Amino acid sequence: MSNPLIMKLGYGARLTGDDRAVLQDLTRRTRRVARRTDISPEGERPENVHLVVEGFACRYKALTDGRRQIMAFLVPGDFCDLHVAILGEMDHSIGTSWGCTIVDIPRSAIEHLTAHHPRITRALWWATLVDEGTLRAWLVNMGQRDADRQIAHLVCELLVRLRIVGLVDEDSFEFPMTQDDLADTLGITSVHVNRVLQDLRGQGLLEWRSKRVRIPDVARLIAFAEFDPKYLHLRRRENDERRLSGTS
Amino acid sequence: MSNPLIMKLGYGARLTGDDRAVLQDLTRRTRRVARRTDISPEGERPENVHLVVEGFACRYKALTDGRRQIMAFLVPGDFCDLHVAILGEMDHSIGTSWGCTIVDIPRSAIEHLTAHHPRITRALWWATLVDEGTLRAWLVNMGQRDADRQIAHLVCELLVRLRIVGLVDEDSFEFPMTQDDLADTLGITSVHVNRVLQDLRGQGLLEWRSKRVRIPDVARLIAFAEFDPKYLHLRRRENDERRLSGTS
DNA sequence: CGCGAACTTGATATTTGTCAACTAAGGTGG
DNA sequence: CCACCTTAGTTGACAAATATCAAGTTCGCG
Repeated sequence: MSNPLIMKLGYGARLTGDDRAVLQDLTRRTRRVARRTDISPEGERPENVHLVVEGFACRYKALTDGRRQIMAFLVPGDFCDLHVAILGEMDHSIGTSWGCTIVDIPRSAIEHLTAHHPRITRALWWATLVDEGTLRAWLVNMGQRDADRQIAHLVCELLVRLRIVGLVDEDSFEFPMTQDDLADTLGITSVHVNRVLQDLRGQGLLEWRSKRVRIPDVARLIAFAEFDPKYLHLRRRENDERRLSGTS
Repeated sequence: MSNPLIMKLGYGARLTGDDRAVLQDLTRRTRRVARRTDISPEGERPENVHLVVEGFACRYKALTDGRRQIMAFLVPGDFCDLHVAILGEMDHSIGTSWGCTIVDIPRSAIEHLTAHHPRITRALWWATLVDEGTLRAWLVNMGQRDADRQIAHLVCELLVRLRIVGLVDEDSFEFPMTQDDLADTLGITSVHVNRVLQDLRGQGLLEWRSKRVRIPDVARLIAFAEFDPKYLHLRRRENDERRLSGTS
């Protein structure tokens, strides 16, 4: 079983075999989204809910003068816009950097879930609240850390989030973003990103080449970044001994 | 009627007289919280949900070395921790700066609401999602704006949020925070806050003296801050012609 | 193999931080 | 009502982080 949604939600609630089957069924029809394409643009009233199953998408706000702030990375297993329906219009956009594969889920299907599958509903709640916690962690990151630790912190977060959906291989993971994207994420310049990255590589904290990030010493990076995964609220699962620091 | 919760939720959903009565009943027993006091500290599993009815509280994360990032201002009508129960432990704290008055609401009361009052439930959903949108707006603020516009943007936001709960008087509102608090909110130094504030005063954009912010020319401040209140998702209400720019 | 996108570099400017001292304001006890 | 005391706000000199601009260089892909 390599369905990232099921893998992830298992960390938020205890799901039964039936729950898993329902979720599996939900994520059958995938669709490819090209690079630099909006999945859900600002101003729209989305008809479907979007789920990432492969690749990265990001939540971003475009300012009038071309500046852009990325507010979330959406990785496999993440919903892009589970609840915007209640608010009406999107007040920001969801788009891709290098492209990804998603599933379009009609709102009615979500409503059916919340009406008939309490454990799944609870897991979706959990996922929403974890997203909000992640947003808060990003705010702390931007407000309180220098660029080097910001990058380190972000990488630690991705390491955990991708590990739970099975996308971390030994000490590395795919990271299909540009330095410009990272700059727009951290609120700094891509020139500065570049320099800090070289510095981090020099310190042996992380390497990032050809869309793959490698972390030679995870414990050291975590210490450097002052990273504490508590905000991701991962339920400890039985027969899961490698949550954070073990090998895959 | 001056119940801030009812005033606010009216902007998120259409409430009936009965709904209002239920909410009024919910907010009867208030409690005073002293200044610099935690309402809900990190690590706790809160038994009650907390609602601010007077004064300001703030959501913040304390780092190990004494730094602190404020992640939200909680003003009258705002819930502090409506949904944390699902996550278990608080991963941040809620505390006061100058003290405020709150209501403790047992979780069972909220559960009763969601089971029996669909319009209120929807309004609570709305409030939660607006909180998240506000968080995103703060991230954009920190990432993309210099300190002067950051402060201006924050003031514009407060102007709107406080106006809907009836706490804006002409061109001013009470703002019971210190420059240190503002610094921890924007991720800058209180020295810098002080200097930027003087500059803003010099430009005639805003004044802040003895816990009260005054805005001589709202339209000018909005333009300066590039403020767009869309992210607050206020439903337009009939007989409400003064949403943003009018006088009270 | 060539082309465009992404990345890298250097020189310099701007914003923001640090430190340390000082002033002003508000509250409390004598 | 004043003296005191604490907290908040202000200032100056200087340092560090980050931005800007403009010109390369490398990389990945067709």
